[in-house]
Amino acid sequence: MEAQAVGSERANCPVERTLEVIGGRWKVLILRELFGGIKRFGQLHRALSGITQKMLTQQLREMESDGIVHREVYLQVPPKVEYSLTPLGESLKPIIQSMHEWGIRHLDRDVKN
Amino acid sequence: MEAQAVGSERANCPVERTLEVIGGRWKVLILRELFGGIKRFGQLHRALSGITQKMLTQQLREMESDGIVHREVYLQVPPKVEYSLTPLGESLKPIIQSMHEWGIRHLDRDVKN
DNA sequence: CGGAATCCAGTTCGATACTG
DNA sequence: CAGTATCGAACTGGATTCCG
Repeated sequence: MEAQAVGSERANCPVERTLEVIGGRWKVLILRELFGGIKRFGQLHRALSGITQKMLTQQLREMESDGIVHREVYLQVPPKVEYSLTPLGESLKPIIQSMHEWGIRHLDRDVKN
Repeated sequence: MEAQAVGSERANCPVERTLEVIGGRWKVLILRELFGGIKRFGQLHRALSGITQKMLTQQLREMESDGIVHREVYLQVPPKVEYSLTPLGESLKPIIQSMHEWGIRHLDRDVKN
């Protein structure tokens, strides 16, 4: 089921539930791409080098069902699917930013190990 | 590292690295306990109902090696080991709090699944 | 009391192949 | 282009046992 760090049960703690939403292996990276605007599947796939199609699809589906990502399908050939953030997804921005700043401030010395 | 949802490689993105630090299955819960002050191993074990000794030890060791938890061993019988937050661990508090607020504000309607 | 070691089931993930 | 299906390998976490 879930790819999360956290198990599949709904956590009782708000912090844990938030972590379930953003804690997936690729989710913060997908969020970062989508903070930059609407992206097609292929764009995300190329931007997140290393992710497989399977994982990208899986993570996007979870984010969609969590209500933070919107999936727009264009019925045409070749297919075109666009992903964007919902308002709920946008509301995560301050959290991601504070995590970004903490990472920069406290972990960057260790990068070159 | 963790099941941490995140793989064992050091991430290139500060947000991901931060997530590696707090993203473990039980880490935010352990942090919450330790925000309340120094705790013994047994106290943590009882507070986090459901966690196994193995997992508690494992998560604490990772947090220690990430520099956010301090482990103080008292050489006596019976053994006594106390865990506390380092200043780096304390510095995570704003992030955890913003996650807490986001969880309350945006996810609480769903709690009663 | 606070672990370490072992074993094992379940889950996750990557690679690959196929499709509308 | 944007997926789905399938198959193993690897990793994870739980239960249990033993130890200083």
